[in-house]
Amino acid sequence: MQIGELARSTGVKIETIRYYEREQLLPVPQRTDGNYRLYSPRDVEQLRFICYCRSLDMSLEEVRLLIGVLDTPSGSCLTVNALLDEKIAEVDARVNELHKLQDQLRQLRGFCQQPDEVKTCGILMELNRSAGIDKAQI
Amino acid sequence: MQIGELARSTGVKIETIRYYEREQLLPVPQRTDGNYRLYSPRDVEQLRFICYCRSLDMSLEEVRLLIGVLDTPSGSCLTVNALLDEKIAEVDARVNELHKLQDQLRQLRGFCQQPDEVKTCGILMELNRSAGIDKAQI
DNA sequence: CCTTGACCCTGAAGCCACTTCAGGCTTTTC
DNA sequence: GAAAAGCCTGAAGTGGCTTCAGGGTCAAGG
Ligand SMILES: [Zn+2]
Ligand SMILES: [Zn+2]
Ligand SMILES: [Zn+2]
Ligand SMILES: [Zn+2]
Repeated sequence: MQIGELARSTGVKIETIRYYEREQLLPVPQRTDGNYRLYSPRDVEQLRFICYCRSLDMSLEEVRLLIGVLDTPSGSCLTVNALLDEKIAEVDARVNELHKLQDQLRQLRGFCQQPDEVKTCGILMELNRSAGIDKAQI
Repeated sequence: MQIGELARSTGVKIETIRYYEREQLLPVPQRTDGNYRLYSPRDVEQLRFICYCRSLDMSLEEVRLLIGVLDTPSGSCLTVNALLDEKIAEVDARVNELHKLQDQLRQLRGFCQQPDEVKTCGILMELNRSAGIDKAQI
């Protein structure tokens, strides 16, 4: 299977596949006589694994770590648990941040119902005011 | 006021301030005889405005746009409203994504209560299985 | 007067996870 | 035999900074 077929069957762009190879997330593939990369079903699985981990918001560094762990089946999975706990905490924190942000943005949006002139726009006035308040707090 | 004081009074790093200047988010400041940057209280306000917009998750490009709007006080604030609406939609979408991610991560974490060997770890088995399922779906 | 240290300067490179580009080779198809 | 589709490499660009190398400026202390 050539790189194009691997790309089609995983939804990963060709350039990204080459990038993962450079970054040592995918093994160095065989080559044809014409120097084209050749992939096996095993490589498809590994690429899917990477994608799934990425969809769980893991960094490539973290995926690399997981792949390393998988390569030593008799080791302990402590690091995996730690990684997940850290991820969960990160995502929870980010969700809390975004909830606050939602409130702020909606409130701000409420300051201008009908578009008006810039100099009297409630949004812009509020943006300036809030920047000033932050100043006072520091 | 020199750049160090501006940095202290806003909590923005010196390098970031110079970066904002390069990116035309802050006006080119005056200089002392020794070529040190000199800032006015107006600059402090502008920097705070930038920070506040950044805290609302706006990109520097968007902040640049807002600053541009502020500089033409007799114009309409339509673009400001549009920008905010887009931001709100973006944040809402991201929150929904992260909620799903939270569920997935917690479920995954549940597959390994006590650390065991890599080859029997529920987390790793589930990671591999899910990557395969995603495959089947495509 | 000279040195120390705090402060400041510039331009370039590094970070992540890719994407895009320039320029060229291989294979398939008409 | 020529076009089109597919593949190759290495380098540079993205955003929003941060870090680094290699300096210059200025006030205080000895
Ligand atoms: Zn919620
Ligand atoms: Zn308005
Ligand atoms: Zn939920
Ligand atoms: Zn386990």
